[in-house]
Amino acid sequence: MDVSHILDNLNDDQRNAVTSEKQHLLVLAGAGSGKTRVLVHKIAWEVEALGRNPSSIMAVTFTNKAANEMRSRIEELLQSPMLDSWVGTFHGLSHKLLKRFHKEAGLSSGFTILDSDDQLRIVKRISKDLSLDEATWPARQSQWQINTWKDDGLRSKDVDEKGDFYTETVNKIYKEYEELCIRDDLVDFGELLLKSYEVLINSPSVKDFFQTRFQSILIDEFQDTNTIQYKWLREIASKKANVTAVGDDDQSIYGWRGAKVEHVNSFTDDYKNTEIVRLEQNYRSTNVILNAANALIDNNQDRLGKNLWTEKLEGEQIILYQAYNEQDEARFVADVLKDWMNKGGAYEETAVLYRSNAQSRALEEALLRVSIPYRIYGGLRFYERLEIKNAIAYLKIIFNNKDNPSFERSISNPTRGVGEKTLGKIRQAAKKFNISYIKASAKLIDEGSIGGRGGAGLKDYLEFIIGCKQFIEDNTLSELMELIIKESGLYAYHAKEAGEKGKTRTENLEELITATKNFEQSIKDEKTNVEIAESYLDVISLDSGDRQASEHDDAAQLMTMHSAKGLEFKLVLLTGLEESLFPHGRSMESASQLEEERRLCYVAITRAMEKLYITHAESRRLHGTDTFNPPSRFLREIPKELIDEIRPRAQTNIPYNRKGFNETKMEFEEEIGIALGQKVKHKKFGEGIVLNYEGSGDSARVQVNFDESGTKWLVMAYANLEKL
DNA sequence: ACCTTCTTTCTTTTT
DNA sequence: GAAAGAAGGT
Repeated sequence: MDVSHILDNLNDDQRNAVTSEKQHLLVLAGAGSGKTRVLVHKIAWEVEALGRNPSSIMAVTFTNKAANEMRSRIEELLQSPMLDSWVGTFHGLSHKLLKRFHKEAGLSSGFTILDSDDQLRIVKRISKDLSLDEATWPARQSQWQINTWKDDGLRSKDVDEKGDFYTETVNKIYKEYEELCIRDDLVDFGELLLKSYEVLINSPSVKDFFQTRFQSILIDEFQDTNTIQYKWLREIASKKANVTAVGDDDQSIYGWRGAKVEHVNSFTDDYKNTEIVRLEQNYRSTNVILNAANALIDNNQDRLGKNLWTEKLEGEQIILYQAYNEQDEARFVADVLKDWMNKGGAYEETAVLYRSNAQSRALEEALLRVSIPYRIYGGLRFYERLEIKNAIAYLKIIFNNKDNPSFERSISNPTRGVGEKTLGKIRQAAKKFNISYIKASAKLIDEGSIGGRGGAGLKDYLEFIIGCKQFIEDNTLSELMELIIKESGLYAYHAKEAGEKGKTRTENLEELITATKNFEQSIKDEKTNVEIAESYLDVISLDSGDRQASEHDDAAQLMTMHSAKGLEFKLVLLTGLEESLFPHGRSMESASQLEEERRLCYVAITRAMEKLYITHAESRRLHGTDTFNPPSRFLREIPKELIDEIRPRAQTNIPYNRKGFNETKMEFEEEIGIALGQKVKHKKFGEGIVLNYEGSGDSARVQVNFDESGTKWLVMAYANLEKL
């Protein structure tokens, strides 16, 4: 077979990686060096040149998005569908393993996957039952600790308490939580990995199944693997299997959630006979941008070492703008974007990046003001929204009697007179007879031990669920979804919520019906309605959908630096480069955390293809107070000759960082004659108090909080304010 | 069950 | 300063 098309259009290093004949391969792939390309072509190479069956190849990623993209790119290259292939996320593949070998895992075939919300609620309940005070034992923290233990492969019995009171107490919660999960057939995200790892360890036949089947295993974003994922991989791969790990130690930005870069180092120890290939040619950015990134990351100590280079042009200088405050910064961002557009660019080629989500607000306001379309990443994803979770809870309880978390959620949304008291009785009975909540409630109703409002509500609820179970036999999933939303009272319940909220919620519920319709249509094989519904639940349990709030055809992208990883834009604006914001104040205590911040900065810089802007503000309103932070240390780590510094109008002749913010304020007061807190009167708006001001000369503006009409920005030259 | 008031927290996020 | 969560009252 002619396989040259797989190797064409690859550079030497990429080709070496794809055709490597050593047993194992470690690809250190710099930003923009064609990492996914190598992975995709390597799989195609194994299929076409080595004649392997696609089903003998496993490819692991971290996100569903990455998995889907990889799959479709492979299929495109091979011109054939990847049937029965194990291309997916760590969690998705673990889920598949556990479903297949649920008996070995001690689970029933239809076990429930717990999302972090459900998990938190359970941890809260347990803390309460253990009479732990919420203030000293925040459920969130206990949940985080439990997940950290699971990510490290530790069961409650494995935790070393060291006589430490904190550890002892949280481990008590962990133990209860473990027991509850076993009793109720619940599996959280960390558990998917931990449990499947244990199955591999304890059941030779399962291990044999995987080790015989998979000749080749490839892992993407290897620097992001945590302990349990690495252990899992060690068990899946037989001694004879080929293991390929692709990653970039310089782009490790998830240490705070358990990822261990060290796995990149230990790989060559654990997998002897490994070829290491470095991909250093960058196809994305100009020289200026790459040089800045290289210089910055050079300040980190523990690196495997890599220097990106490009054949691209030198490119334009990085523009550094020192803003007066965050609003000035936002206005500058808007100006730059407008300018990009006016010079023939498209908004969708641009991105505005920031360290924390709170920074997005000022930016949004500025973009809104000058009508620049934008798309913001952040906030809740579709299946994480309250109204959606409520509706899905019904679907889940219909198909799985044992799903207690979904029972609790659906019985109380909408409220139907079944409150904490009745629920307590149900929980008690369920525990006593070792049955599910729904069975326990049916039992209690039959016995007549629940009367009044609670009893009536419960009865209606149970009848509704039974009705739904019959309904799905002869109707489709989307019809059932519609029935649930309309007939359970959920739609009316959310519709009566105040203002915009009610409207968006009901719109989302409508959208959910559409989503189920689309899902039905995407199913090609012969399946019963019940099977379709069950596979729908499987898919959404591990994929919560899109993170975008507003859609727009041509829009500037606003997102955190973390979420920008893996993306690229012609124009990038990096905002808020101030000490304690970025690097973040909480990351400045330890050297390793600081290095992670620097890697984040490296990731952010390397998103830019053509033009990079960096901004920082002298003053910024954070948590309700003005903060004055010096420019980020990362700015000093970028060579001066790559930067072109421009300053705001307000202080054109003030030397960089020589004059503090307070002096600038004084200047304003002298020039305009208005101080903070000054009472003023406006012809139309009445009396108010000066909150803020900015700019100078004709563009000077003040922010006034008017007693009658609220807060407004006014241009001094036109406002005609009268001092009181 | 719902509404109001007080208190707390404020990094990043996938599954 | 705002949002979310808890506590307390009706």
